[in-house]
Amino acid sequence: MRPHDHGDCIRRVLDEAERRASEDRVNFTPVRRHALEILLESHAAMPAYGLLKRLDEDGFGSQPPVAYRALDFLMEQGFVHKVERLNAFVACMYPHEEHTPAFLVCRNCRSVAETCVSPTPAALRQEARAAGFAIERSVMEAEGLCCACAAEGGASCR
Amino acid sequence: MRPHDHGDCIRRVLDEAERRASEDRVNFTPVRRHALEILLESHAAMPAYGLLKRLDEDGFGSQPPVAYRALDFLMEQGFVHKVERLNAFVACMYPHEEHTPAFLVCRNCRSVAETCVSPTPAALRQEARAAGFAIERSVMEAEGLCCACAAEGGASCR
DNA sequence: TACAGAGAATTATACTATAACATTCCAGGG
DNA sequence: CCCTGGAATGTTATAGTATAATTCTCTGTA
Repeated sequence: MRPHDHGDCIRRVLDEAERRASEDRVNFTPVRRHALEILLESHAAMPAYGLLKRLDEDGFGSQPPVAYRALDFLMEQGFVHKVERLNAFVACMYPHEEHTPAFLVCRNCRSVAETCVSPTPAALRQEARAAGFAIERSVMEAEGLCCACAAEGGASCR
Repeated sequence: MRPHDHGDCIRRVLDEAERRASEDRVNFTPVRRHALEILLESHAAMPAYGLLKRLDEDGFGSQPPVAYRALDFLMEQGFVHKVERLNAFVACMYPHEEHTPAFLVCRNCRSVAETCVSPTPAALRQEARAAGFAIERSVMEAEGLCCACAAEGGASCR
C-alpha cells in the first residue's frame, strides 16, 4: 500500500456510499454504516468475527448474523468485497464504478491493495465464450509481499 | 464443461502426476494418490469434508487432518487447486505446465472449468509493479452459469 | 543399534457461516 | 385510526471449514 491521506480516503468513500444509498433508496442503517466505517479504518482485510467484535464493543450486538447481515448488504451494494483467499472483507476503494476487483494480498501483513482489472481480462472472456459459460462476476487475487514487508525482509510492517 | 473422454482425461492427469512425483522424488503415498483419484472423478469442486468422507469409506481414516494433509501435498505439487469461492478443491487439468489457474464456476451445478490465463494478466502485473508488490501466485475466479445449466434455464444439469 | 526425518494417527479446538424463527418498527392503503 | 406487509433486527442453535499440538511408526543411514 502506498502512503496516502487516509482520513481523506475514508471520507471520500463514505460520502460516496452515503450518496449512492440515498440515491438508490436503500436503507443505510447505523449498523451497516458503522460496519463500513470499521472496514475503512485500514486497508487490511478484516475477518467477519473481527468485525463482529468491533460492532459488539460499539453496542450493535454480539451474534454472528449481526456481522454477516451487514456484510451481505455492503457487498450487494458494492461497498465491500470479500477476499476469498483470506475469508475476510475489505471496503471497496472504487464504489463509484463498475469493475472486476483484483486484490494484491500481502501474505505477511494481510494488507490488501485493491485495483480494478476492468473489464474481465480478454483471455478469460474468450475462454468463457468458447465454453458457452456466462460470466456474471469475476475476481482476481494475487498473493505475495507488499512493498513495506519486502523492504523489511518479510518481518511485520505494522 | 464440454463433453470429453473422461476416462482418458483421468488417466492422462494421473500418469503425469505419477511421473512428476517420481521425478521430483516426492512421496506419492497411497492416501495422497487416492485423494487425487477421487478429485479426478469429476470436474466439480469437492469440499474437504466430502473428500474426507470418501477417504474414510475407503479405509484411510476419518479425521480432518487426513484430508487436509493430502490436499496440502497435492496443492504444493500443483496437482490440485483450491477454489476459494467454494471452499472446495479440484484436480488440476494442466499439471504439466506452470500457470495461473482460472476457474469458471457454475453457480448452479458447481462444475468447475479450469483454464490457464498464462501468465498473470498484464494489467495486474503492471499494477503490482507500480505498487512495489511482488506477486508469488495468483488466481482468477469467475462465477456464472455453465453451458448446460444455462440451456436448462437454471435447473440442475446433473 | 541408534538416530533423524517424513508421514500418519489422534485429540482437541478455533474459526467461518447459515438456518430458523421471533420480534420490532415503520410506511402505505383501507 | 388501524392493520398489514415488508425490511431490519434479535436470538438460539447448528453446520461447515481448518488447524494446533502431541504422539506414534516407519524407513533409511551413520
